[in-house]
Amino acid sequence: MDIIRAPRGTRDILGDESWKWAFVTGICRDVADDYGYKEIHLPIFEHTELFCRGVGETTDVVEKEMYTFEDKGGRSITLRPELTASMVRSYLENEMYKGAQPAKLWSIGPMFRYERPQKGRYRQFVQLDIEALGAQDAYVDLEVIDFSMELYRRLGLSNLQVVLNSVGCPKCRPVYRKALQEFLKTRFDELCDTCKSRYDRNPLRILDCKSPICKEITETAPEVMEHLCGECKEHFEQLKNGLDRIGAVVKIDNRLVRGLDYYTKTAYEILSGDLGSQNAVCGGGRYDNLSEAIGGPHVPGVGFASGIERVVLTMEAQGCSFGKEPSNKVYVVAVEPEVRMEIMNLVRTLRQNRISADMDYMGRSMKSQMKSAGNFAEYACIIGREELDKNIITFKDLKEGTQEELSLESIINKLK
RNA sequence: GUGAGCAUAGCUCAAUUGGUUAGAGCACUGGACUGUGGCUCCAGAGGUUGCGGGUUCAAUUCCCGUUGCUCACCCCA
Repeated sequence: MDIIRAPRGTRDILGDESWKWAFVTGICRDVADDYGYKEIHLPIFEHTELFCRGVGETTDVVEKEMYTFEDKGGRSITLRPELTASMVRSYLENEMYKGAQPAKLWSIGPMFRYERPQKGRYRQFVQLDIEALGAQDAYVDLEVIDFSMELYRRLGLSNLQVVLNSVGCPKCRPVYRKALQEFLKTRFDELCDTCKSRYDRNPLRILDCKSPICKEITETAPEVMEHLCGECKEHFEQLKNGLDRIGAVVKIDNRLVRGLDYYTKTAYEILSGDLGSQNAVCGGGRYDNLSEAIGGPHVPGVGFASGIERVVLTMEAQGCSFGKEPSNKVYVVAVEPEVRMEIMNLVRTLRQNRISADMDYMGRSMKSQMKSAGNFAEYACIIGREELDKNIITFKDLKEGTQEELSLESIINKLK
């Protein structure tokens, strides 16, 4: 009999790992609170159009990675491949622009992309996403980048690299785009096949190509920086100086081009040296024309998304602490099977007093029960006929190996 | 979508140029210890060797197919 397995690229996070996730998401929540971001819950599926228009028709995500289906009402629905478009949609739909600006929002949950799985890449994966909507100020970009760095600092991560670039705006990007196409024209035939198709659709991505020929060709290509308009240049300078002032070590990389169309001005990534080739723990930037792309008014925004799987992988690789693994405080042991109802009652009483307690349900020997106690708990409460007659409980400290006879009340007081 | 490697007990791995009953450690269960875990010893349970086909007297081993996993390309979190 063949068992039905989890679909390719998905996985179960079991008890030996889920507590680590609880630790990481708890820190995410703390940092969001400290930075003044409010949590929102968003739908896991949206109208397909939101992503086509928001993320960009020519992006890989939209072209070949979306889980799209028709629902029973004939609507085209897509499992969200990212969160920014949904965030902006929610901002517009709920008229958050009428409230205090910027609206600072965060959310965490599963995303879906149809890709070949590999280390740090899954078809269902969890992202933390934070967005500040409604402000153009470069200091908001600074706050967002600082947020991500503070998050990783609190998680204990090291060996990270922050990479920063500006990709311009609707005013200056077309100029640069043209200059780049002009430059590449003469050696078009030498470009790799994918870059040939990028030439018209998204020439900036050619800068990011890893093929040696394209790398060589683009070596002397015109730089984005030289083509930024005054506003973008000033924005970038202000952010750079701000990062400098907070002591952030940042590598400027003019070849950093995000794969999603909506980015303007700031683009950044944080890379981990302890992952495989999927080495970005976080990516983000500014997207001042995303709102208009999905039919809204002009709303500037900036944010980042961080992959929790990659964060956990990096933390494990670096031996970071995940706090304390939860375990039972008390394991209650029945000496004779006849007293099992009494220990059941004791377990209930302990639990009702907020003391985590457990017992054996397999009818096993006392020795085995003690073994479980040693594995799963700090203390054992041992009850047999003797204890019932004397109305006491044998209370054993499993770490010290010492034991004493105590009343129920004193045990509760001791453990509370 | 392309390429490479791997698939044996719950987990980590053995098994001679193809050879007869597929082993070990950890974990699990019971016992030595008839009311006490960790250390030690003994025993037990646990497998259609991913699946399907082929070659052979004989396949965990060789060949083909298939599925899955892993890593890389691509792209990104």
